[in-house]
Amino acid sequence: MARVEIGQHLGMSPASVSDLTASLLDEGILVAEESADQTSGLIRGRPKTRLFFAETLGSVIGVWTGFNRVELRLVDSAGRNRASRHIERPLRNLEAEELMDVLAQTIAAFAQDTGAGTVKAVGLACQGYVDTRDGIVAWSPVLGTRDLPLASGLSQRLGKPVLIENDASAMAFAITQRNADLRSGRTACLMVGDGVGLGFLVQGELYRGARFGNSEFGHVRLRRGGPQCRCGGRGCIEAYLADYALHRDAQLIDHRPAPTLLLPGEDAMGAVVEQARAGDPALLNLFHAAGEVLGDAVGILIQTLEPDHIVICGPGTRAMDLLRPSFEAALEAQTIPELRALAAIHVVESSMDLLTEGVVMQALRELDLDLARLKAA
Amino acid sequence: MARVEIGQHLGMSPASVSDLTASLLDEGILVAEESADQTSGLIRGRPKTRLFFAETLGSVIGVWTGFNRVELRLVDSAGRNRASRHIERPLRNLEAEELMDVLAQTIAAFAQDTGAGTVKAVGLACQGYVDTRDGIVAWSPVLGTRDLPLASGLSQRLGKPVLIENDASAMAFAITQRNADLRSGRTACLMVGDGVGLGFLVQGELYRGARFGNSEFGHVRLRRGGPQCRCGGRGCIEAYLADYALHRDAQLIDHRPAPTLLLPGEDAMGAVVEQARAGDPALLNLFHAAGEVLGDAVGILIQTLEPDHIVICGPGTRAMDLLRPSFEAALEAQTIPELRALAAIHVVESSMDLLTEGVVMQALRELDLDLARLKAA
DNA sequence: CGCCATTTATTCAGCAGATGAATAAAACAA
DNA sequence: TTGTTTTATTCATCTGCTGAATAAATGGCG
Repeated sequence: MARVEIGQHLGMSPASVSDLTASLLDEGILVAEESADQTSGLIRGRPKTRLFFAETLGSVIGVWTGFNRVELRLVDSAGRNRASRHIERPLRNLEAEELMDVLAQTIAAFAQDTGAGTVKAVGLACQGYVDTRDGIVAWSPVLGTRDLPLASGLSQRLGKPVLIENDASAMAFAITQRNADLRSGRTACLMVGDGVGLGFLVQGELYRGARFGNSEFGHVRLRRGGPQCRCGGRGCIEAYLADYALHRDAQLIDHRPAPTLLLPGEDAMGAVVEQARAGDPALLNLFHAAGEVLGDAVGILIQTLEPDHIVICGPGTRAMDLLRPSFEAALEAQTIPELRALAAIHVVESSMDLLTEGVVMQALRELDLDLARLKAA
Repeated sequence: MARVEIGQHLGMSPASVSDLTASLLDEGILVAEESADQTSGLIRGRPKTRLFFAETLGSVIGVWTGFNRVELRLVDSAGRNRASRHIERPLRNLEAEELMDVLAQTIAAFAQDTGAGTVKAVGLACQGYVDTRDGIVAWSPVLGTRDLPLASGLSQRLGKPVLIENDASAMAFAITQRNADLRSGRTACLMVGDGVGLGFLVQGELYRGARFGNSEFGHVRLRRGGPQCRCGGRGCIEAYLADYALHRDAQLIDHRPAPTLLLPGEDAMGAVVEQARAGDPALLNLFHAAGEVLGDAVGILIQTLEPDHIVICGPGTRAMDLLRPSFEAALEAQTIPELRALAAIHVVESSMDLLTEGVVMQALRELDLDLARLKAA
């Protein structure tokens, strides 16, 4: 990014930007690059010299832990993606210490194999009630234990600062970083997939509640006495919308034994969706009910947060066509038109790659590694 | 407040405060007062000279419009309450123009009768979806019309700046201004009475959503196919908890005709509560159901906003003893213990006086009348 | 009664960050 | 070559704030 643009972004004069960047260039934290490339024609005047973070300042590893999968990604200090890997490894039956050992080994092996150079920090995203500030996972459906001091545990084992974050929050952050429109005003990202998570951003900054953020919105109990949820409650949003719930209920319709798997794969979910699209009435009912719950959930979000943008993302969007009619009807029944008109609803296809990218960006931001510390550390 | 205290509050050095206040004292916006009074003993050192806003800079009128009542309050620039009045006057059957005429006349007469001197601004609070920024009431159960440009209408008639605000937001602001603890972190104030409104504050500042704030949280639909609500929907939080709903359902239990009044008086509500306290099982059921809804509502607030403080206020707290058992049970069923532990729940008795005070403070703040403009205008 | 301790308020030199104006630099166009 | 356009830097300056020193105003105490 050129100095003038930085100034516009930060609301500063170009003179100030020159001042500040000069010392960073001296120290080698930034590098200037003559921009040979130029897209659109009609460029006159002195060409802008773009400034980049140096690539040699070390890198950051982003990790996502799912039910039986760990995704890893290595990003260098210039923000370029260097390597990624995913490993099939169920974590949910491990004891706390063993869990952290396995995770630390997995991360260390990844760093070694990719010749990562100095890894400055690790960011890890997982489902559940994550206390980012204190680095504690209070409860997670993925990790069996309660009140797990995950950040300090990994930090000790790896000898690096570790930031942990709820996965929906990380995804929301990544999505808003990709789309400038979503960074102004308030954006609520509802991630539907393994579970249902929320990331809420105000002016591009993640909203932090008293401890966890509002990311486990999926455990709002919408229907008294509704279906069983992983959290132990009944009638949570998740218990209708999450992959495990849809898959479970689909099996029950077919009078098959209730599945023990808490995470049906993409194949299994695809099969359910296809069968519904083919017109299976019982399955259509299932998606109809799920769409209603989604509409109610979005309605509650609109009424409590009044966001300018609502993003529905995650693997669950694969069935958006089945959900949409009842989703829209339920939303309409919940909110007055003036209120509904405020929030633009976006459906965004988002991969797990995006998620690990998000947690890397969050780690850089939250751990104050942006500038001087990268050099010092 | 003394200069040293101002400095501590703003995180500035006393030197700076002296600097800044000097010019304001010159201009007569502030006045210094030798503090003769002193509460606790053991005062040594040079006594602090307290600074006040001058009383002569004009005043502000705060107004609350209820269903058949208008409350008015005159506050001088030093923040002292000068006069208040309440008038029985139903507004809900008036056309838009007539409504604004009546309100303007009422306010003007109040200003005249109290010898208010120069009234610099008017703040008005009412129920409903209030767009404070543009001064529009999109919908209100009190005022029949839709999309009423109330601020500009009154401003033209009175020749003064007018700020309009949702009444629950105004109440929330007043409550947090009275209690310093509630100004740090996030505070959600649920006002239960004529309706159910919400005011949410982050670091003492009212949260503003895309347009309305989240003040009409009472119209979140909790129970599909529940009782009728004033908004036209069914099963809203309000339709269980608001005075009109409790009163209506109590009448129906006794097989009396459904009441047409949308606002039972304090007498009528007191009678219902007393009857329930005396052990009437059907009425106890009513309050049991209302308490459950309150618990669900607070649970949703905790999961979406994750506040540090939750305040339950408004006339509805009169029946808190009847609501509490089912309230607490429902809240417990909704949230995991770690989450529930974060929010301290306060039940605050709050009068309508406090509300008009709140809207005056908001008017001063939002209309930038704090300092120089008061002198200039 | 006079002196000391204590707290509040003011003065003043100086610093840090940002700015506007002027200038230099680097390209393209004619 | 000269002019135009845009980017970047230099520099004097300004603003807001600060720490240290000082003045002011009181009570406590011998």
